[in-house]
Amino acid sequence: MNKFKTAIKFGKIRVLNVAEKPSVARSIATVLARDHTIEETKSPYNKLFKFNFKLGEQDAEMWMTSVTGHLKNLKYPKQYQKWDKWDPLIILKDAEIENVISYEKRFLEENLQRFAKQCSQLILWLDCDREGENIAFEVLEVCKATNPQIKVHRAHFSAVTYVDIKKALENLQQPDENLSNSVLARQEIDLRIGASFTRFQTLLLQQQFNLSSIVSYGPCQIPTLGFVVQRQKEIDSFVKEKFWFIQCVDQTGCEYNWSRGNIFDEMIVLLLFERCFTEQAQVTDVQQKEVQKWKPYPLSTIEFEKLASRKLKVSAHKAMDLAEKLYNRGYISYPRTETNKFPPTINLQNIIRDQINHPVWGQYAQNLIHSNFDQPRAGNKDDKAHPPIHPVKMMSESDAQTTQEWDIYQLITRHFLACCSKNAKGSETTINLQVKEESFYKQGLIITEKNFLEIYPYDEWSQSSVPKYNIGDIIQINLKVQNGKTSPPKPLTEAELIGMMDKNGIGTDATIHEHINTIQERDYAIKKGQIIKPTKLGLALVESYEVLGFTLHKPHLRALMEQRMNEVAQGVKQKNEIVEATIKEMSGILQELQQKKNLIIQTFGQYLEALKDYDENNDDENPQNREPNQQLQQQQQRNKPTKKEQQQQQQQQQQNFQQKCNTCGTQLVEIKQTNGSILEVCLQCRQAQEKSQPTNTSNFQTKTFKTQTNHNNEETFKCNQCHKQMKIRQSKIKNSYFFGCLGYPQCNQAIFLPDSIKSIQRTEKKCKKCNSILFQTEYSENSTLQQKSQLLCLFPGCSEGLKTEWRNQSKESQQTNLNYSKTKQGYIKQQVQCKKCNGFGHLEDVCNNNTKTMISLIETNQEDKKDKLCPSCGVTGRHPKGSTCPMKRVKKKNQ
DNA sequence: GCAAGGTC
Repeated sequence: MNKFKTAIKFGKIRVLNVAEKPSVARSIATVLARDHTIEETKSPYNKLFKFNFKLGEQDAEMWMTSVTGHLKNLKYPKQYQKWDKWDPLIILKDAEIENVISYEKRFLEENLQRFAKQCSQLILWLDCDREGENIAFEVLEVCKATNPQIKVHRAHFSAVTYVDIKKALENLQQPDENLSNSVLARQEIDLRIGASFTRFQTLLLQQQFNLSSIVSYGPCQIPTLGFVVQRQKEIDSFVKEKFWFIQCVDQTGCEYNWSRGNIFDEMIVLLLFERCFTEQAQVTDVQQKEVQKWKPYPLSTIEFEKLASRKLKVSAHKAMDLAEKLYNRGYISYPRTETNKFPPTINLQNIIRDQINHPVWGQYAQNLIHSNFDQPRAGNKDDKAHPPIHPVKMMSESDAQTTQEWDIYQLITRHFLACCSKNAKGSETTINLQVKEESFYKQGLIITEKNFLEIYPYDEWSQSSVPKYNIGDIIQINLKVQNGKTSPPKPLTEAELIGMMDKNGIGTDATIHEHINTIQERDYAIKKGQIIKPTKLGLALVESYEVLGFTLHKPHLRALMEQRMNEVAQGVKQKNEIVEATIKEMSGILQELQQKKNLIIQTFGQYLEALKDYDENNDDENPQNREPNQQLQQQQQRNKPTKKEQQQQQQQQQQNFQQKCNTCGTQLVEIKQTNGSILEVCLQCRQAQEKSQPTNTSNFQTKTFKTQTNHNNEETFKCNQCHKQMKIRQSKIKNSYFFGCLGYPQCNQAIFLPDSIKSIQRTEKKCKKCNSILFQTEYSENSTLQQKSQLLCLFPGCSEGLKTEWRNQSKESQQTNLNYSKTKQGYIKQQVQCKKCNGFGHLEDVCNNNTKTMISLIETNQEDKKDKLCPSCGVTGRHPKGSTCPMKRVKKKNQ
């Protein structure tokens, strides 16, 4: 209040207060004096509020009025308006620009002039952001021109509440010219670049290709289009890849996730499957914990637009239009806000109380008031000007002018009530299964308290149940190798696009929807439902930039602009410095474009021709099902600068997978062993060699897992422990059959077949899947199998053979009869283990170290981690795009 | 006829 002490001797002073918009002027007047008077002005929306107020010791007559955003607008003088008369380069760097009060704002200028004459003090209540600071200077310039004596003050407020406004009056400051200059710089750069590039593009392309619309360039609209085109190209160029995984379903039908996730190499998965195949699993961990689903953050404009688009299927542009109408009719707070936390001074209880008689959520609001209220979460964004969007007056469905308006009001109010509610609570159970050396997990969720979810249908929390198991339980499982295909990226939704723009600083909360609208008006993009796709014009434009090596469609130019604006705002650089630097850079680009104009016409023409049927073909309702655009692919292919380079790249990428089997030509897979050496394995022939050894046929035969050609009548397949043949044998104890290794007693490997097999005979037929010998099997009468005779592949790991109930067990176990009982639990507990290599199924006296298992899951050194094996799961190859190795999760948990 | 940023 000290600022007004000097005026005391003059008695009552008159103070002109100016806000950025009529609503703020009204709110401040209401907050400071309920008994204010209202006078009309020449501008119908901008009233003049009058009231008396004591500024400290000083009696003041307060005049409170408003503008509507900027008063001034930058423009080129009339002589530059003829496009074909001026070189765009002159428009960009030489033409002068004037900053003038536009015709439609003339009444506001008149108001300010008239009021300023009659006041001795001016308090600027513009929004507390860069643009607000610039508008403050526009206002003070008008006022000072009329009344040079007027004393200027800047009020900083973070919410229009009594506490905040009072505090602002007690801490009046001077407007910040640096902030304002940063806006002037942005305005000039945007106009110069926008006008010059738009003129250049339009004049060059319009006539040549008979285009009716303007081919505009803007530093926000074109990066927006860039995002849309980028997604379309990702979809069009996507090549599906097959992946494999082990499916584990337990006795209750519950399906578990394999800890390794999906793997892109079938044989790797088959090997892992072969190694872990069994019908039992041990429950190694059951964890139950309380979890919460967080209620939403208070609603900012960006989130509001995304929600409206996603959940109500109302476009961001339309949603903002409806929100502004609701705001103007007094139903909701100001809808253009970056803020996602409520100021501490706002009375949330009162806002809830306004809703307690609502026919739909009145009861819920009452419960909040009485007992369930919970302080909203505080986001990390604050524009210091507006609170999050919230209802300010109750509206029932019948009050709404349209269904969409009702939907929007519901969304805002339900969101607000959800913010004031408690988080939802639930109980999450995680079951971990160990199946030999593979682990699987399953998570289940039970919601215990819905809380905010009761009022908030825009969020989901789905429940899923899991069986009740205890640690140590042995359960029956069914393992299968399953496969799937990677899917292309989904078409870009408007909500996603808003998120991308927000993240990259393209546009502001108040303009993002406008840029999305602009690219549609310019015929660069088209929206169907919530999906936004580029048109052929948009594609051709962006592709031309790309092919010619320009990055005009990328977001970094805007980011650089933002960085430079900050430098001016902080006073580190002068406005003219950054304008000149930016214009100089853009002049270079424009000159290059001008020099390459024939190439631009040629490239643009090629794309338009290649895409001539694109817009028509693009007319499907379900874009997800659309096949990749061949025209675009072909054109992209044609424009790939060096085909050779591409091939070299591919070769480089395949470098690690280039070694091929000398016998069958199949690509080899690398397997890291416990002793650190690397085996190159042919997954077709089941042959392996040490990597360091030269690749020749004789060496390659040194270690063989299995051979496909069996000439001896007794041969079946090779032992995966010692590589000698396995032979059908009959157990003397149980009268059942098993495959025994010819290397016995040095090798005790054995594969036991189900008791129900009463006879088994080798045939000359081969399995279509794994090329192993097939066996004719006969089953006893008490077998549960309906078919009593089957031709089967019994090679461990081949899914054909797994339809039977064979069991793989060490001969050692059988001989000592420790575990040859029907109690399957016994097998697991008493499995023999080699002390030398820790492998199962053989003892150390026959261990040859490198055949412990076919895949060794061990830590790799840094170099290997980079290119060869996944460091988490040890598997050569890749996990699906965008996903990390799921083994990481398991490892982390176990730590 | 051109930009982007305020605003009704």
